[in-house]
Amino acid sequence: MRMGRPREFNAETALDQAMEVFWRHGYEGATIAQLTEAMGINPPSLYACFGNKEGLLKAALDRYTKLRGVWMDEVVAASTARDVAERMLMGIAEKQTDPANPPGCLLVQGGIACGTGSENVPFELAARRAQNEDQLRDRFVRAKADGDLKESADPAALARYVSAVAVGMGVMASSGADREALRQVASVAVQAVEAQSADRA
Amino acid sequence: MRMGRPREFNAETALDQAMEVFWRHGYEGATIAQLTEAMGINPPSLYACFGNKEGLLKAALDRYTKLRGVWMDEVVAASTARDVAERMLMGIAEKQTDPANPPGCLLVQGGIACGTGSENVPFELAARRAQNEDQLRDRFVRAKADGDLKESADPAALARYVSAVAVGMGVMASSGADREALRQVASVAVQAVEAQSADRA
DNA sequence: CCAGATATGTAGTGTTCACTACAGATGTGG
DNA sequence: CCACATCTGTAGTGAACACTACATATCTGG
Repeated sequence: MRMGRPREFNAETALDQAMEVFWRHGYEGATIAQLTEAMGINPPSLYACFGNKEGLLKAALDRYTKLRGVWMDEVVAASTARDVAERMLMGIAEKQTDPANPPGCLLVQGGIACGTGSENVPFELAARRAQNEDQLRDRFVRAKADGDLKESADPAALARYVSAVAVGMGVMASSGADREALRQVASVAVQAVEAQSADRA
Repeated sequence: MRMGRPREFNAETALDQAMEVFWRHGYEGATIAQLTEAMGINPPSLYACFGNKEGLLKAALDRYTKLRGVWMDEVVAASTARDVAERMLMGIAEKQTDPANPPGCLLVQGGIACGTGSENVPFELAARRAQNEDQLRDRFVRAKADGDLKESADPAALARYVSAVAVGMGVMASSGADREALRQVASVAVQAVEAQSADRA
């Protein structure tokens, strides 16, 4: 099988750069010119590798969720529902104000509302957020089975709640909230999960 | 003083239509063509009246926050911090899934991330969200003075928290969450405020 | 009824956008 | 070394964008 000329850039490294541009400017706000410059390639290379702008976004999202997936696994490994919530929300306070990345969360910054021709981008992002929520829900179902959560607790509602707080924190971070402010939000938010937790024996 | 030809459209009615377009598509996603069609006017009328696209957004935001301000006044009129939070978050569950409006909140949908040339739009929206947060904080300061909130409670943190949950609910609503899902989130969220409330005498 | 002022509709403007044609470069299999 | 396949850089493409020039229409004050 003929191989042709090998590509001169590393796809994952380029994706990391593209991810940052989408993260900072959103899907619609990011231009191909910005993306190619950040990636260090020219438009034909981008299109040959990722298809089109939306394909590039999806590839960037895949990479983002893959990296986040490792962290989420650590989150749900906490021993109680309360600790899961705390680990997640406190971790988000750190990550979303990490100067190494743009503020906020790519799954929010990517695009909440889009114009004609990009209507499915918000849905794409929502689907990825829903994955996190599902993972949380599964963990809370187990917490309830363990007697860690009260009998009256609704694992799905709790997961939706934690997910909603996470999104809200992301928006706050992107509009300039500092780490301490996010920690305060996380701290208050955890108390709602605590209120659903069974009393310690 | 010479008056000239009177304008043939009602500015507030036109603004309501523009508001809906921004709400549904975001600032960058909304095009002048969509806006003028929804407003029932031609571009020159839009520019003569509102200056430019960003001026139109600000006018629409003014109208939005004015309408919301009336409702926020009712929210903070609740008798306890807990009831303020409940009234606000349950009200948001209703409003953000009201079929009369696009889902979610204009202050979020308008634009979380924007491209070059519109960088200040997200800040403009954040400033308006901060106004709500300030109003909540003032109310919670009073609640603490009243002995309604615990001595250990941080009114600013609580306000930030409720504000963050509100934003998160807005994002969820815009990505298809139904009213019941939002009510569940609100219900859980209120419990964190309850945990900060003083025990009833 | 006239002069000045403002609004309107038509029909554009230049710019920027996502995307690509094409020619040359660089690899592999025979 | 040759045929072929794939990548790369240059230099565009048409379309969509925010915005506007201009002629015309409709008002007020005198």
